[in-house]
Amino acid sequence: MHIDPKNDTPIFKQIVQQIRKGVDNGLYKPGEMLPSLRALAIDLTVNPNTVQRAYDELEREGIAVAKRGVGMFVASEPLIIDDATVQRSASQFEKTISAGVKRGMSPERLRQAFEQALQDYSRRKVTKK
Amino acid sequence: MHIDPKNDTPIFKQIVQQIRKGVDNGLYKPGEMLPSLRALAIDLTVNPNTVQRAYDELEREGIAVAKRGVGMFVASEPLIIDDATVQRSASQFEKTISAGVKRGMSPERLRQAFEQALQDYSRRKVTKK
DNA sequence: GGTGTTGCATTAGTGCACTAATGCAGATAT
DNA sequence: ATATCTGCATTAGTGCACTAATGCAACACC
Repeated sequence: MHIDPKNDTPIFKQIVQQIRKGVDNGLYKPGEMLPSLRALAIDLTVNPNTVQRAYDELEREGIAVAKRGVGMFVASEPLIIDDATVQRSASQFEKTISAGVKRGMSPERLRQAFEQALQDYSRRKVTKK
Repeated sequence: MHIDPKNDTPIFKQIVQQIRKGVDNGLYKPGEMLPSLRALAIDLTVNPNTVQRAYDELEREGIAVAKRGVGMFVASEPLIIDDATVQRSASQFEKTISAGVKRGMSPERLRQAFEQALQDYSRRKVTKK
């Protein structure tokens, strides 16, 4: 576990990503206890509140559950996404990106198209009952 | 031309999008003069600086060129991206999104995969000489 | 030259995301 | 009970994105 200060993505997000990855890889198993707020905070030389925020996010995602006074635990049935799955999506995205660039689209426009697609998808998912 | 105050995307970005769209649709033609900073500012009930920022962005994108003391003009050969092109990319993205969701990926993870793909692509584009 | 346009630069205010400081509340073992 | 672990809540500081207020500099027309 390690935090990169040069990386400009927020600390709490880096923590979220790393623990999520740890769960995905089986480093942290379902039901297992995660390092405590303070322990991890000291380990990373970071304020406990920052770890807290990361843990909040993990709980919101259903990856971990908090037991007040006891500890933070990996959910009994966490949503595990294989690295390979993410990779597959990424390389799929890359094809569309490549095609878009060839048509003159900038990263900004591509992002815009992506966000629209994300919205279209969820909207369709809802209205379709 | 109209700004939506309820929309939480920044004003200057809304202006950028609308003018970009206007150029794409041929509403503003190459070489044609865009509304002046102040004129547009008054029209939208917005500070001239906000319009300025939008114009800066448009110039950075190569869509418009500024002539100090004269006006803002659509570039002679602006990068025109058809709405249909964006649509095509979006629907292509949507397929990958749909597949990802079926594998349990959240919007957050999908975004992550997309950003990674974007980075991978540009990195590959650079190192490949 | 003067007058009225234009875009540009400098500065300041406001809100929000991020992080930290600090104390409170629940759980457990002695 | 009390010591000492837990996670949680409240508050404050800092930086940055966004917008505005205001004045400066270039160009055109008379």
